[in-house]
Amino acid sequence: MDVSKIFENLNEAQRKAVSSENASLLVLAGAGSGKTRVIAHRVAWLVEILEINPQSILTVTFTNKAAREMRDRIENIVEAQLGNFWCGTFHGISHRLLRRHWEESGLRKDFSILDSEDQLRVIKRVCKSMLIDEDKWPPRQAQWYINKQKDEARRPSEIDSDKDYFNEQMTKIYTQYEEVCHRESLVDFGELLFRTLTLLKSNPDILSHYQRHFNHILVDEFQDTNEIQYQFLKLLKGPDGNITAVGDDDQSVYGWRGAKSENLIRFSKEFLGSETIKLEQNYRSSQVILDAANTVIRNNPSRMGKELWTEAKEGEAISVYRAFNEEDEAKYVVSSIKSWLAQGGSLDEAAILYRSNAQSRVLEAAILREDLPYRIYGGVRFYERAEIKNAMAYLRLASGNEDDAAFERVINIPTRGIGKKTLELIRLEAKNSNLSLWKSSENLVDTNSLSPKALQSVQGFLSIVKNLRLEIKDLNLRNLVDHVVQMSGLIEFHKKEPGEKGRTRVDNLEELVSAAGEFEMIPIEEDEEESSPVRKFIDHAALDAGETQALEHESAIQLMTLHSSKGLEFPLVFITGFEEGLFPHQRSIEEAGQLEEERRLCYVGITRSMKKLHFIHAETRNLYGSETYNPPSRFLEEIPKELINEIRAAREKRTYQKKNSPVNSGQVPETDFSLGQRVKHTKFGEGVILNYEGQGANARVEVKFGKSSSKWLMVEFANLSPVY
DNA sequence: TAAAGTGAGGTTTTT
DNA sequence: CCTCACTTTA
Repeated sequence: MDVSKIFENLNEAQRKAVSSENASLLVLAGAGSGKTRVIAHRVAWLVEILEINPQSILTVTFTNKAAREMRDRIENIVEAQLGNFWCGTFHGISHRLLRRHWEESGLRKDFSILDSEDQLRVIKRVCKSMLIDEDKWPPRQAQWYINKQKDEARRPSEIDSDKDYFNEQMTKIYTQYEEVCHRESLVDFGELLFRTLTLLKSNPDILSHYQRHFNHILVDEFQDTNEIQYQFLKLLKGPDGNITAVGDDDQSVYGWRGAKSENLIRFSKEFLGSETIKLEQNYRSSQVILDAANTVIRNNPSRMGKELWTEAKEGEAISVYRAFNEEDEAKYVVSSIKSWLAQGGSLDEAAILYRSNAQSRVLEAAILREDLPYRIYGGVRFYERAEIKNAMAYLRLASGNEDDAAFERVINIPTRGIGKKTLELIRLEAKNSNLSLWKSSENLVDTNSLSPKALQSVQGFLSIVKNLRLEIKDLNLRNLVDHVVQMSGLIEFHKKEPGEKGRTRVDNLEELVSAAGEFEMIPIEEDEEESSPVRKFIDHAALDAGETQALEHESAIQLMTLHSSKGLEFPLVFITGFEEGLFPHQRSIEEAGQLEEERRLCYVGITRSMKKLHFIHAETRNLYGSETYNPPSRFLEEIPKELINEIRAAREKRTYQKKNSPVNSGQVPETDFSLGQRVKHTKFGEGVILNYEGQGANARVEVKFGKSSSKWLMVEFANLSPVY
């Protein structure tokens, strides 16, 4: 492979970044300037030109999806499989190191990962055992506090807890929580990183091994790193390593969860002899859009300074629509998308962005009324679904782990008559004998210390898991998971559930079985960790919660928050709810220093657009039940007037629809439907009518379909058929 | 043990 | 106003 192949289609600055020989390289890359591309090509450069073993390159991304895409991209450039090439999230990488060095990390070999939900459950348990008033000290707050401390690499002993009562109380919970995690060998997300950092710090031989091993470190989205991640990178690079950090201070929108974009500046100061390369040529948007983005972001003080430019032509003016209300806003968006289609555009080119998820409902309804397909980002991910987590809990127990969290989760699912009392007995026994809940329940059964009914139920549960444990040796992963969902009775349980809900859950469980099958097919690379496939699958589920919904192949409108739009691009973009109080959000207006981040979010939103951008703000908006009147977003004034084409609505006669009549019961007037009736929709499948408004040709019904929340449909257009 | 009732809270989200 | 988590009730 020669240089030209790797340099192909790269501009001057990109080439410089790809081939830099500086040991500490900072690439400040504006939106749409090809930053991911630079990382991919730089790895290719290292492998092909400098002939560095892919094994000694570590590439860090923020999401698993980004990691997969990165690997694919690189493999495409070098036209080879990279095999044992470390490319993953901070958490994934830390996890891998901890599995290898569990002993030095003070963990049990079979330590489990807690996702946020599991973590909250443990914290609740801790609070309960400490007899803490949960109204005064909400477990959620404690969780937030603990995570914050871990993100900053602080143990309870390192917190100055005399400062105030709050700190004192939180630190107490943190201390207890740590104890429980230690006893049960549980590791939450923050702990994965923290423990790895400690591992490296306190084991010089391990540290120097990895410092030598990872000759080159590359980090994407560096503005999103938090304190502990920064420390981890600095430590791992060591005195002789090489590091490339790519990021954009103007796109730092996760400050609220601990990301420190100052790390970019810190990098250039603390990493000796670092070189900074700016990527300012944008390949995505029209000049008009870039001008808007540039002028808006210029209002932020303390930037590292970057100005996007493009060779693209001017482009279409930005449309600003002043809607009457949120309903009108939605109508405008939908009709604009329809004219986009009429002009030959496609649905998946259109993205509707909003500041908060709650805004999606009205938009969804409007899209549905026109029967257009859409995909909405956000919501419960696959491995976070209750039924999936239940199945995984059984799998955890079946894998021989005496995981208390898993035990508590499923001992009474499906319901087998084990209630609070029995569980209390088991907990007490566990506390007294200092054993796991699993062992304790075995003891109670053996010593006949339970009521006959409870005894039978607990025995039933234990024997289900024991049987699964026996099978584990003879079955492959797919069949094991299949047995888990069958033998546990989960499938049967959800089959009995009424309506679409149960049906969906059964579907999901079946999908879990095939996911296990596919997981097994992934070739195991360099398997020195000697984990079993079951273990790996469990960890995979904890570290990568999967997609929100199975991807549909149909071309669809994309709906998402501004935050989740980061990194994506669309020819047609709508930024909705562009109002004071919504965007910038009220809380950011009130809290000092939060406006800059909102403005960066605005910058992110604008720069998602390639061709056409619409801003919509509404004169009145229904919020929390009452009508609000929000002035247009202050960011609107920051966009030069000459870039804007104001669309003022021809005042259409507003028909105030009667709100749901006080008592909606029985028949939907002048239609063939009634409340509670099961109906079938060609796209959404089967559902139940929950509510209605209007009558006859104007009637709309609220239908609850399986996975998604309920939808409002016009009876006239929805083409619903009754199900009997 | 599921269904109905109550009450707080309502920005953004990945791992 | 709507949703969710949690509690009370038949």
